Amino acid sequence: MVEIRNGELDIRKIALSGQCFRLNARADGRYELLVHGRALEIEPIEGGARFHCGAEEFGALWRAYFDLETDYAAIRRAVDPADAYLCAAAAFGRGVRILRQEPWETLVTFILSQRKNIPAIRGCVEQLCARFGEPIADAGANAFPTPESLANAELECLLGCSLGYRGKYVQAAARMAVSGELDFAALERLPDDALYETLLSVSGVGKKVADCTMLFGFHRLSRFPVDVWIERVLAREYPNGFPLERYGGFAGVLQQDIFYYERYGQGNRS
DNA sequence: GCCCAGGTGACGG
DNA sequence: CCGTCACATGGG
Repeated sequence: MVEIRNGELDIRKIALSGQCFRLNARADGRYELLVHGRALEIEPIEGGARFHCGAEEFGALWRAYFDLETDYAAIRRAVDPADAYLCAAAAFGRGVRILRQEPWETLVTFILSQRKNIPAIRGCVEQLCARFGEPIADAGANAFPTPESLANAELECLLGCSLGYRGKYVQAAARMAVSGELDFAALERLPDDALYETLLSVSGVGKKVADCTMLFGFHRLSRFPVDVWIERVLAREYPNGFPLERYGGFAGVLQQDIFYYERYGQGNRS
């Protein structure tokens, strides 16, 4: 077991933050994370978390996945003290981090996300994993499907996972990945603008999904996805525009704080 | 039953 | 370039 004491690590908030869909709360208050062919048990504690795995596995997989080398306190300290709204959002979001998710899984889950609420996205992802993923040892759950398995899937079977009109997008993306037209190892090395253009070339991927994929799947912290929630905030709080230039290097972290604050803060619905 | 969901692509002006 | 509309389906 590895215990991390860090006030900027709140598993409950991360699980609610809408960036990942396979970090699941269990009835006993612990969490199960299904990724990297593993089912990791995580126990939230006051000011941190206990990871139920060995030190070697933690160092090999989870230190990076939870982005523990990045100083989120410094990022939140950099918020303009004169910006009362952003200060409140950053304080409320303390503990949220930007996970380093797998690019392929991130691309597919955010293609699925369009015009769906978060519980529905989770449901689709679980159905896809159950039907097309490889079993995870001793977990009673499957890994996220490979591009090959989705490229070979009948469209009819994909539609059976409640994908609706997104099914053809997922199938096309899978075939691009199998053909090498989307080479995720190569995409990692592209500069932001080239990566963005490549992602936009995928059918069913527009600005918002491309930005979410870049932020959550390629850890491009400067990306600032604008969805309906952020749109409302920009109109209400930033009529002259959000100061992206001030926060350029880590605007995506603050975007997550804003999203989380709008969803769950000050009397907003749960 | 009704409304809406972490949007996108196609089309018309 | 901008506004509209269809798109499938399930959760609240």
